[in-house]
Amino acid sequence: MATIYDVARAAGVSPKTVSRVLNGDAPVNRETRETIEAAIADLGYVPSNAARMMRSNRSGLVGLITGAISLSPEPTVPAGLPDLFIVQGIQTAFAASDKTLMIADTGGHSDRVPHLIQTFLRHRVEGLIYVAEYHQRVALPRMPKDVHLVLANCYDTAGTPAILPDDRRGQHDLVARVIAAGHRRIAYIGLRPEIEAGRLRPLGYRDALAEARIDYDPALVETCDLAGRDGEPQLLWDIIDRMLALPSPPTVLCCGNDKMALRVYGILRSRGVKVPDDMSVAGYDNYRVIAETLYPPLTTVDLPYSAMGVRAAQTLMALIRGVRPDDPQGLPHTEPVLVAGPVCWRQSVTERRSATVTQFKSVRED
Amino acid sequence: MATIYDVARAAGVSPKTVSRVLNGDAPVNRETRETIEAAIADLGYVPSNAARMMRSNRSGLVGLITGAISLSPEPTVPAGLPDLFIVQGIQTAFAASDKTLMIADTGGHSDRVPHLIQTFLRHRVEGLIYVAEYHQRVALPRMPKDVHLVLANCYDTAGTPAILPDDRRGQHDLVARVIAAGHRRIAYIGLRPEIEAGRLRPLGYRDALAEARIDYDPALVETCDLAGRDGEPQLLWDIIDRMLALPSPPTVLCCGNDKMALRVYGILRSRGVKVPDDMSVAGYDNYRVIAETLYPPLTTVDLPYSAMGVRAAQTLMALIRGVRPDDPQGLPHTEPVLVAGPVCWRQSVTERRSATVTQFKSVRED
DNA sequence: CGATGTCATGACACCGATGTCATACCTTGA
DNA sequence: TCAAGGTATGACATCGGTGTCATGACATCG
Repeated sequence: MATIYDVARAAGVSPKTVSRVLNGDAPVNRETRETIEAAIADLGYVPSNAARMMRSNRSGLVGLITGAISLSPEPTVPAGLPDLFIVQGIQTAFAASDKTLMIADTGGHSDRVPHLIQTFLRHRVEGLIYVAEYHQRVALPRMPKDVHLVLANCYDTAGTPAILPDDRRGQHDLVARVIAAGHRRIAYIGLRPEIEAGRLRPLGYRDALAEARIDYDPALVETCDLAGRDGEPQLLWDIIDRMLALPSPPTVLCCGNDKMALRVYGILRSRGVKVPDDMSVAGYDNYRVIAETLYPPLTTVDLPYSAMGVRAAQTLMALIRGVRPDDPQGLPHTEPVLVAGPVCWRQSVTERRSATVTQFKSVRED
Repeated sequence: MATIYDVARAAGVSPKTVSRVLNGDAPVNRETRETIEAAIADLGYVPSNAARMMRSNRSGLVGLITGAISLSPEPTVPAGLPDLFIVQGIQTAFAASDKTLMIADTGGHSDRVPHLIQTFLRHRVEGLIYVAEYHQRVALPRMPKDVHLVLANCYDTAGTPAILPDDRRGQHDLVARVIAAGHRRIAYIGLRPEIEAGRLRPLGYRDALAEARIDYDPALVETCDLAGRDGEPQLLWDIIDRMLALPSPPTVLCCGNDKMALRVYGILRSRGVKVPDDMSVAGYDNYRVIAETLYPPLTTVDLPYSAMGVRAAQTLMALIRGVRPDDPQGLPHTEPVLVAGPVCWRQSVTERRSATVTQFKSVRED
């Protein structure tokens, strides 16, 4: 590979002048510049980032770690959308910047994380983003103080900046919209409460009921662990049969996520219950392969993974640029940033009366 | 960030001795080593890859580019499984090696590719993998001859090493297995022929029919473009209604991919046709969120994206290690490596008689 | 006319590692 | 006793860029 000296020799100038052409940081005579540019093109010269970094001490690199550092005791199964969408959002944001993104995957082995961090540090990354598979709490090893860290889809107790989905508000918005469509008997089949989504989304459901002064009916609320291999689908059958048999059955089933809604479609059809005429169904995640392909298309809430990724990237870039004038040591326990996604209203929930809410904002963040 | 000189000073030795401890390339007295290791831990010293690379001239970096460099005229929509699974496979393979993977995404703008390659070259990557969204032909700018290139999920006309899914064989294996289950009237609803999968999979279907001496019936073969926004689903209804009305209707519908199979489930149920008792259904891709969540679970063919990623990574590592003794200029137009995935036999296809084939190999490659 | 300023360029040191070579000490064997 | 060989360490140059400073040629101004 050609060096700056080769270019200098070919152009009959000093390496420093070539450097000036490359960086445009000092005036260079037009003819000289053209000679040098010709030599660069001729030799196929590409400057070495390593050599450049030696002096400037700025790598322009940012690290990204994906994988599972769950603090939960049992081996967990991701609840919804692949976290790779977060990664895509992060990539998008950095593609528009002058930073280069390095990605490493733990492959599910959280004990590899220190090694990955070490590798990133050798490359002198200016910042690091950790992306979790699903909304959860994590604990990461301490970082050198000159490397910034941002958590995406997870948080810790040390007050590291974190970007999280606003599960509670998302579920609230969906149920509020369902209520606005005229529904009153609204069932909720949630995910297991060990994961954050299973804990927060039911709260949003209750928020919306309370706002509309609809009594909370425990008979309409269930939990179903989709992770279970074979036994659990049967449980879902039982739950739905029980709800259908209620004296006053629900008119809509809100599911913990889209995957569950997909199963519910099958169960309802097998029972001869038509969606949405006999029973409305809603999901969560906006897992588009499911939500848009199902018939009828599924009403759901967008889990704004891509937007969260963008937000995480922006947060990190702000930290790198040094938006932290005071506070020399220890961050002031920043509150997590909650990102809410829009309700995706499709045909799986009936409008029992003309909705009072005509339109929802399409994208919204906190 | 501490340097090797800081460590040397703290340990009272020369930088070179610290270097020897770090690399273990020369004997160092036990006490000296322990002093140095203590100093390293104390200062939190991490060696700089940039400085190391300056002398060794080996970066240990590998680049990966994802995105859309389609040669097809219209803006294409990915047909099946997200290509990110290929990326995961590549990551897995490199995680087990001593190389560090740098990932860049074009974000769908193929004109960004030269810039991304330039960035990688500045970092002196030892090799590069290009991953396409779906099986297609691409054209990449020429690389410097000391940087190796491998194509995954795509190929070019320059004979660059390529890793491709064996769509023809995969479809053949599925249909052969369906025939072994006792089916004779096998319908095929393919993807549009502009994409490779839409061209190759029907060939595999015909291969399997020919092997079993079953006549090819054009009435059982259709094409349906899933990419179409609203008009196309109606087309799928029409296709299925027509097939159901045939004098001798099919006993199984083989779909171009799992997403189409998901729609077919809904259509069949709406027509009162039970899956699989009245009609069997098969897909392609093994898009697990769909195939495993549907009821009944979907019989399909695994699109071995992860395995292809691993294979691509291995190919690149072999090239880097220099498995190319002769041939100074221009590769000898290597044939693409075809990777076939296993048939995933689930409950959506009935066994009309005890299958003659008892078991298929679970993973297979060419 | 001499002082000052701008433009264009080069000499040289330096960033943080490692390769090469030299050196000093200690063992071992003829 | 001295050569030969292994062990342990350091001095120094080097990789490919860039920051600092110096220099020479002109132009401008008081």
